[in-house]
Amino acid sequence: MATIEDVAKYAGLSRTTVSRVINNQPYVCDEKRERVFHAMQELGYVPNSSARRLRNQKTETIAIVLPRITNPFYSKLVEVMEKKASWWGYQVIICQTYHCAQKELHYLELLRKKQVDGLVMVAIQNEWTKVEEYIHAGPIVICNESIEEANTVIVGIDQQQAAYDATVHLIEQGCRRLAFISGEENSNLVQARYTGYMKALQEHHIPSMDDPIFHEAVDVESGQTILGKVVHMNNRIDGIFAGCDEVAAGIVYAAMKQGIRVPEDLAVVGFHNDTISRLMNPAITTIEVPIVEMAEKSIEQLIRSIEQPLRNKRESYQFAHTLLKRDSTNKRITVPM
Amino acid sequence: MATIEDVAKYAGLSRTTVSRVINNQPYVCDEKRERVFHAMQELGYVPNSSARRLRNQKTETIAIVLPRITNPFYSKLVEVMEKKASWWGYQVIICQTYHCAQKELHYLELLRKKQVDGLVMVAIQNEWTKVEEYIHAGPIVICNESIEEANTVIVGIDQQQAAYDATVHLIEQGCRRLAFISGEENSNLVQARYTGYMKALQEHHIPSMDDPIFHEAVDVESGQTILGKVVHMNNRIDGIFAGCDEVAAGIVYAAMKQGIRVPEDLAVVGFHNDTISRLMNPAITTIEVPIVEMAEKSIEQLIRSIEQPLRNKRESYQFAHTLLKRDSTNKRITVPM
DNA sequence: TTGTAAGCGTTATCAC
DNA sequence: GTGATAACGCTTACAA
Repeated sequence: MATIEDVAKYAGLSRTTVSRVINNQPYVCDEKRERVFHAMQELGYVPNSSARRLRNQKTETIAIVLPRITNPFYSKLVEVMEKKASWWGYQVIICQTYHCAQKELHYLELLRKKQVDGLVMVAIQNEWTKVEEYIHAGPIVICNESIEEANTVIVGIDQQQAAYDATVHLIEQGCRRLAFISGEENSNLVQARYTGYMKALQEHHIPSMDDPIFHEAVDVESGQTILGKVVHMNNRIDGIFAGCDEVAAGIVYAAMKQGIRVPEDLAVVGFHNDTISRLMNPAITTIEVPIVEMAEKSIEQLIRSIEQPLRNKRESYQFAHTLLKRDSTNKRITVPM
Repeated sequence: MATIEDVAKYAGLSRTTVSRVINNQPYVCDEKRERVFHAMQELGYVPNSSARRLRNQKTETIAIVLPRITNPFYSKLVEVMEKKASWWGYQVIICQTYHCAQKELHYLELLRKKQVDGLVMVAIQNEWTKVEEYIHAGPIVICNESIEEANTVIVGIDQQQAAYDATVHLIEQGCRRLAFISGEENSNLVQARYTGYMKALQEHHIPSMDDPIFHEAVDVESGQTILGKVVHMNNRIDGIFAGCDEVAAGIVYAAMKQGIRVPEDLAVVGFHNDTISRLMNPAITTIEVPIVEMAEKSIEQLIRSIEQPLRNKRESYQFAHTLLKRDSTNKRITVPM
């Protein structure tokens, strides 16, 4: 591989001049500039990224930390984030934690190793205090999580309100024996939603059918499994708030298989408005989240923090969600074919 | 940020000794090793990745080039690849081309800039000859594409055979007016499948209903759109081979909406066995692809090529696919509730 | 066993 | 305008 030195020699000039041309700085006469271009062409020269990173103390790379990329919600966030980051000239490293705190810390180390200039956390596995320690190693943006005490940029929606809205909707549809189904019992995200859910229940004087088994649901399969358990409970549940559309879809699918009618016997609300919620039959009522806006804002703010490091100040961007009412909760009207 | 120099000074030792401890090499007595550990602890030292990369001429990073991460097939591939790569201590950069050849070249440059040690291409947008030029800058593994002339590692299934199997199945179910629907008309992948599709048609003396509009289908929406067009064609199509399950799902969904019965009026086969194909009602017949095996093999081979650079030799790993027969093609039996 | 010093490929500073 | 030269932080001959 040709180095800047080789180019300089070939062109009969100094490394400095070549460097100036590469970074198209002024103070190089046209003739020499041309000679440099020619030499670069001839030698097939490409600036070495590692050397640049070392010299400039900048990697132009960011990391996105998330549970698993196959969850459509995360994958959509990543799609938009990568696009945006790429537009700004940044590479994106993807970091799957599989909900493992240890793995998350491993990826956070990227910041201390200076392997990335900053990172976005979509979901958080560790105590915030643990994560916070990394913030002095580089900017961290939190996307879609609710950490009250985080002194950093935090982008998301009002999770509590969203869960409240969904739950009230279930109640208005006539549901009286509700269940709250989610992943990651102790995450802040789930806590916030649970608070909203309970608030709705209390306001309507409805007891919760909540149960520990309902806290491990992260995909279609777990949705199916949970429906199996729900069926065997004494007090037949008639309304479910699910933490994501995959789980909701699994529930609806399994319900139909078992002859449990949705929404007549069981109404279901999901979260995120993933494609699947729209395509299921019946279509699943869900909370629409402004993914594109959230993703873009996250990247925008992360890059701003990278390029002009200043504060460690909380900065919160909250976007609006929407309850999309579909057939999986529509007890009033017969589902049209 | 503390450097190795700082640690050395603090411990009253040389950079060399510290380096030895960091890379746990021999020839450091326990006492000094301990002193180094202590100093590192005390100063919160973390080795600088950029410096290491420059010195070692190695990045321990790979790139995955694909169209869009939101396609569940790609996202599943990436999930497994990242997991495997991470296990080997490699970071993964994700590169979305959006089917744009220019963007692909931009990402291939990562190899020449030495920003990654190697890359996996899932789908290819440029002429192979164009891509081939990058191969001397670092190893490239091709996953799920069929490039006959590629002298590199290539992992996949027999696309032609898979399309053939799917088409024969449609014909056996009684379909006589078939259509082939795919993205990327001129990709090698689509060409291979089309060959298999046509082979099945010819063997059964059936003319193709093929049409140019059927070559832009990459997601659910395009599937829906295409169904709209199919409906208005003179010669009513009764069987569709779709290049991926998203498109198939869009078609099935739109068909049901319009009162076209699947499979009675229109049978549909998809590709990849994505979750959605299983959850749709009717469930969609599809080609199951051994994603995990393909992804793992790709990473395995890429890392092998990185760690012991040798040949530019073609090396092909072909896995078995399976036709999963489901209700979207089951014309014989009434769909059970 | 330990340390000295060279060098990985850049870019910024400063002198000419 | 142009070019030495000194870093950036690390590893590895080679010496001691």
